[in-house]
Formats: sequence, C-alpha cells, structure tokens
Amino acid sequence: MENYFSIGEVAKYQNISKQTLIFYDKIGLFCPAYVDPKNGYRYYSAGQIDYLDTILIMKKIGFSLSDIREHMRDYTSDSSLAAMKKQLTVIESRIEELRLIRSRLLHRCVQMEEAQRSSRENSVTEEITEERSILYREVAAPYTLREISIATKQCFADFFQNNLPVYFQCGVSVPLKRIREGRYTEASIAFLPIEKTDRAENILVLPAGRCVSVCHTGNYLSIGRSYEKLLGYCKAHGLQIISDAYEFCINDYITTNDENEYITKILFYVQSEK
Amino acid sequence: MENYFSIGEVAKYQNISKQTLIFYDKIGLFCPAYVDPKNGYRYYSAGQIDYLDTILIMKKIGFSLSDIREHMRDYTSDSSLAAMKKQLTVIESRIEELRLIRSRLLHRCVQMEEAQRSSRENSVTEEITEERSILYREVAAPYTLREISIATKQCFADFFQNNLPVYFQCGVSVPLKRIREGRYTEASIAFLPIEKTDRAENILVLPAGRCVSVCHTGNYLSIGRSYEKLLGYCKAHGLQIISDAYEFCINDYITTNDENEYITKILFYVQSEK
DNA sequence: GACCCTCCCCTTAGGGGAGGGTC
DNA sequence: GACCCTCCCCTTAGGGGAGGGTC
Repeated sequence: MENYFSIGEVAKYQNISKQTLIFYDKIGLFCPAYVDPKNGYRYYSAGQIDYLDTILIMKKIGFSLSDIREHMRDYTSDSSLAAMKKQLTVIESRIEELRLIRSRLLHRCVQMEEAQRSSRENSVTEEITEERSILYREVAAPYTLREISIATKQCFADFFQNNLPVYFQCGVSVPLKRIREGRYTEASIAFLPIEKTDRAENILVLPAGRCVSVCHTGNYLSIGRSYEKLLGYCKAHGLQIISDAYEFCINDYITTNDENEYITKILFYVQSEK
Repeated sequence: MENYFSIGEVAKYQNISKQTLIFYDKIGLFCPAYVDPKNGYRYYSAGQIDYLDTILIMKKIGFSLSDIREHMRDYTSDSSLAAMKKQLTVIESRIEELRLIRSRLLHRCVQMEEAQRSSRENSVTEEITEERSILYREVAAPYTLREISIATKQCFADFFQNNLPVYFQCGVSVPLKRIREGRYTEASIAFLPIEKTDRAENILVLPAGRCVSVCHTGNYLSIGRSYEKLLGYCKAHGLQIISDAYEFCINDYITTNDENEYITKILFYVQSEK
C-alpha cells in the first residue's frame, strides 16, 4: 500500500471533500484503484489521481458529471479539442445572455434613479427624444385594466420565449382622442421598449422628435390629473399635440407594491401652432 | 367568476406550465386569489397576475424563488432598487468568471491546434519568448512522478481555491544539471502558467529572451530522446544553455488518455557561446 | 483519537405521469 | 372531450449527520 493514497489524503491534495470522492465512486466517475475487501477502505493510486484534475477542469468548463464520465470513457486529443470548442460556444452565449440582463437591469436602475429626482418637482418638461422601438400588442375592447394586463402579458411572454432585447419595463399608448374625452386609462396598445432589432412583427418605431412629458406619481387611476396638467401646458405654450400619448412605467408593480409610489412618464410629440 | 382566470389561462398568457403555477401555490410564492372549496379549482384575479411578471423578471435576474418570496412580501421602489443593484454586481462577477474560463479554454485550444501542426515535424526551433509568469510548487525528493503529481495537485488546489487566472495547463522544470546526468524526469518544480497577477507567493516570472525548444510527442518516460536532440542542436549551433529546462504540457492527461498522444514542449534559455 | 465506512434525509425548480373527478 | 385536482417519483451535485467499525 506504499504508493497509494487514502481518501483523506486525496481530498486534502485536491482540496475537495471526502463526500465528493465517495459520491464520484458511487456514480462510477472516479473509483479507487483498490478497495480493501475486509473493511471497504478506498485507496487511490498515484497515477490515477491526475484524472481528478481533468474532472475538476471539465466541471469548471461547465460539463455535467455524466458528460464528463462519458467523455473520459475514451478521450483523445481530438475528442477533447472538439468538446472544448463546443463548450466555448456555450460559454460565449451564456456571457451574451448575462450581458443582456445586465444592460436591462442597468437601464431600469438608471431610470428609477432619474425619476426619483425629477418626480418630486412633477413639472412638465420639453425635450427632443431619440428614436426608440417598442414591442407591442393591441389591447382588446373594452380597454379596461384587464385587457391591458393581458396585452402586456403577451408582450412579456413573447420576450421570455424569444429572449428579445427588451428592457424590464412596460408601457401603454392611449389615443389622443380618448384623452380629450377624459378616457385616460383606455389604452389601445401595451408595449415593452426594445433595443434595435431586425424583427418586424409587433414592432413599432417611435421617431426622434420634439416632445412634452410629465412624470405622474401615484395611483394609475388618478393619471387624469397629470394629463390635464400636460394639456394645459400645451395650450399655454402654443404647442400642438401631434401623436397619441405614450406612457412609460418607471416605477410600477414590478418594483413596488405600494401604488402611491408608482411613477409613470407621459409623453406626447408636439409642434408649434401655426 | 367573470373577472377571474383559470390556471390554464394564466399558464397560456404567461407561457409557463400549469405545474409551475401549482408549485408556486404550494411554496406560497404565488397563490390564487380564490380556490373553489368544493373542487379545489384555482382562480386568479386580473389584478394579481401582474405579479407573475415581477416574479419572472426577478427569476431572470437571478434571484431564487425564496429570495423572491421574501422580497415581494413587502417591496418598495427603494428595496427593489437596492435588490437590483446588488444583483447587478453578482451578474458582473459571473460575467468576469465566465470570461476567465473562456480565455483559458481558448488558450488551450490554440495551443493544441498549433502543436498538432508543428509536432509532426518534431524539429528544434529557436525563438524569442515573451515574459510569462508561473504559479509553482516545489517537488519533494525523490522527484518521482508521485511527488511531481502531488506538487501539481497543490498548484491546482491553489487555483481552484483562489480562482487564480491560470490556464488549464501544467508544466514542470528540471534542473540543467540533472538533464546533463540523464535524470530527465526528475523535476524540481511543478507549475501552472498564469496571467499577470499581483500575487507574489509561489509565483515565478520567466523573462523574455532567446530560447530553443522542441515538442516531444509520446510517453513522458521517453522524453530523454527529445532532450538529447535539443542538447545536440545547441552543441552543433554554438549555443550555451543558461537556464533549467521548462516543460509545458500541450497535450497531457487532461486532454487524452492515450500516452502516445502526449505532447510536451521543452524549452531552454540560451545565448551564443563566446 | 483520528480516520473510514454505510445508510439516510435534505436542497432547487419544477417535469412527467397515474388515477380520478369536473365543465 | 377538455380541463382540473392530488399524490408520487425523478433530476444535479453533493452536504450533513447518525451509528458503528478501524489504524
């Protein structure tokens, strides 16, 4: 037994637990070279423990234990190179996915922080917006919160299914005509802002242009208050509204369960009256 | 029941399975607004299913279901922002980790492909190497494969424990004196090449400089053959060896279980004889 | 006293039925 | 016939014992 290692020694050298070695033995991934028939003690040969490095590296690369077991049943430099290259693409797509999630998160965090500063004033601002795309679904009649919710759900389902580059944010659009009639909450489409994409179906591009906006703070049903303010501002400044209303949820059910904290940015495209 | 959704409808809208909804109910993460007492049917209100978006987004961001449950017990814009920012750092470190793994994998793949081309010729080449660092451990007497294996293990354990920026590659160094005496396999240190690091302990920097090298193909115990070739080359070309031997495993037990496929690059620093 | 063994239960986020009732 | 329910077993990669023998 001179040249053999006990389970404790192997565990120590490789800095893994004995449990792990017992487990690898049980699933046939890495079995001791010799097992004492009278007490069941495991002994590993010096030559074989190098294979543990290979196993640990394969694990680090992202292979499952059963993948590793199959791979090592008979591995050559060719099969190893092929396996490593395959894993390289897996890792790269995982990195891409995480990057996307990071950019969405960042976007939402930035928006919330900006809104927390500006919403206290709650004043109308004029700005030139940049072009942006939205992924949308039409809201069915009678345009109550229920139908809006369903349309939003459909957008999210589309996003989760196709992993589209949307942000973690939603919004709705309300026709100008309904706003004028005081039907502030009867949205005609629900949408999710989305990064530039090749896809065409259910995508709408909002052009760059002159806009007025206000952040509405509080319960969604009280949004009429902010609309009146916005309409009043346009009238007072000689601005003609040339689009439907676009509402972007900055703070909504995704980030708070207190409706008083809701923040909705309302936006209209405008031009000076002739 | 007019405004309620059945489990099937919710599953369809959110594009998740019924099993998932039953599971979320069981763990108390997302329970139906109403359960029919006579048949146990689940009914979800229009208002509540928006929370599912929040749950799915939180999941996508990387929270566990129990984290989400705790978070949503009472979440505000402040607590959400804090949670999102925390997750942002988690995601960023995950991306970094994957990047590191990718660079190691790439390094190994490139080396193997290069070696597969050049090893067929098996000829001595002269080159100017760049500076590189190695993470090493000393090999104990009597310098057999057993002690080398232990030293290598210690390097790997250090790597796995501290997640050091090493490549998935190992190597050894053999003192020139032992080479001259024909003791080709009696390495004095085992090492792993490592990216530039701030760490100082167990790190050795191999300088840039003029080198000769040869790729040895096959069983490690036959490496003497390649050493003789290398020494002969130096003699014939008037080169004086000014360092110990460094052996880099290009193809080893990590990538093949056929010793005939092993490829080891042997390298000496040299200068012209005066 | 330190080391080793074999059970056995536990964790995450559901998937896939079986068996039986319900709209 | 399509929909819903409640069990129940299964998956990954081990961790954490308990209870008992061994160097």
